[in-house]
Amino acid sequence: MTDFKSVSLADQIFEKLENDIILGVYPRGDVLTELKLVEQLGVSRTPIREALRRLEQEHLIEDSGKGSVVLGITEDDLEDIMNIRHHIEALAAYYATLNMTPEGLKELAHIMDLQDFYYSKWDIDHLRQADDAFHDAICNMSKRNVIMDTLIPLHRKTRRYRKIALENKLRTVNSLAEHHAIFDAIAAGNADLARQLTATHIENAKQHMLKRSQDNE
Amino acid sequence: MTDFKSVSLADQIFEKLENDIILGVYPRGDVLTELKLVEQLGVSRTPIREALRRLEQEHLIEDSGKGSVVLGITEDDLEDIMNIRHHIEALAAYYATLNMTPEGLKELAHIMDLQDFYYSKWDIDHLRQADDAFHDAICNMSKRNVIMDTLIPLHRKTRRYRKIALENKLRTVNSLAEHHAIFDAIAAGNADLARQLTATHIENAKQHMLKRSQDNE
DNA sequence: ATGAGTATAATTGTATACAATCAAGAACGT
DNA sequence: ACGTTCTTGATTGTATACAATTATACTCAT
Repeated sequence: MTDFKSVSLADQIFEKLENDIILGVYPRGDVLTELKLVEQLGVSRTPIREALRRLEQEHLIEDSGKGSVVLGITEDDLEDIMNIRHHIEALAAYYATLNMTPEGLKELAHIMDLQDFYYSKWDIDHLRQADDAFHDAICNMSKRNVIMDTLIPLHRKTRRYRKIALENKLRTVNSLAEHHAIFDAIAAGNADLARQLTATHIENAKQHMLKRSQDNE
Repeated sequence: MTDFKSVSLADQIFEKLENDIILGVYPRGDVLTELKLVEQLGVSRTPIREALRRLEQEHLIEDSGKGSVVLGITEDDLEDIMNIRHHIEALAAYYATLNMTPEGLKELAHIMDLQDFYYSKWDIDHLRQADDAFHDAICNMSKRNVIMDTLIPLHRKTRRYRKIALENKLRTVNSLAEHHAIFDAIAAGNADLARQLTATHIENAKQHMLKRSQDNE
């Protein structure tokens, strides 16, 4: 369970920087230079370069020839991400239903219980974790590599907005109900219904996020 | 036009290795070690490491702790890729229509002419290039970053199969006709039609690829 | 002959050293 | 005072050096 496979410095730095960029610690337009990060993080350029290149590949930063400028997630990006999730996560739910195993179903059922539990305690942080777990689980249970590779970075990129969304009680109630409907469809082996419900769920989440995002401008 | 922006060794190596993996020069299961690549390519480990990490992020290779094992594109991957393109490229066509400019339309019209020209000469290699250009152009003209970031790697990953597909004259005729219909919809400013035609086009391409791919097993 | 233990070689992770480029600013001549 | 040129500093690209880990093979004792 708790595997301490010594994670490389480069991995740690990538995760830290990715998180900071997504959460807005480094705002759009900021310039990150390798030397400054060397000073701030106390490691050599090598792992920092590696992390920067990975961020570049995810288009969270952009090489300007003179430092890496932070791009972050724009309003348009968020809309695109949710449009893509709308289609691909529905596909993931479809395959997850087809490839579901008894163990997988049990695991998913447990995640449902967790969501209900943390909702009843109104523990937002854990609720968001359980929400992550639900979406990631369906994604992984699709057992389709390209779908997983496409969706997982998009999940990470919406972390900030999903947390904001969960602070709205009405949306959270609806979201949980939608999750339960999706779970029931998967449990019943109805792949087409699972796909359709997931598409609707993501569409609802998108509408809510975009509205909130515009309010926050 | 011809910009000689000294492309880094790391970029060159990434492109070479990506191409070799996609085209099957390095078959699935092969192990790439940094030292062997140093000898083969005559550069130091630094740019090689960078290229390997990028390949890893695109899930074309996997770190096994002792060398990177080649994953390549499986049959399932191809199906996923085409399913995703089916939805996202349709979205790209939709946005491309909305954001179309006179210059963009002229450029796209030129690409149409090229496709017709190379088809008439039955010049497969250039036809494939023009085919690439058509799909990439629509993708870029959507002006939607996340859509572009999602689609472009998927385009590259299907290069091999698209070339195979183009060797079939009947499919090529149909494909060209579908491209023209999409172009007409875009030129007419009918975004919904462009989306729908693109979805159909990718679906047809998928069916053809999967059939051919299974024949080749 | 076999098994334990150790040495060795292969491989990656990290740090540092060196080279090249580019921009900004200083110095110099007119 | 202004423009030109040279220098210097900042930054990245590449190479190499060093450390740590792991697997393999070899030696030696029984």
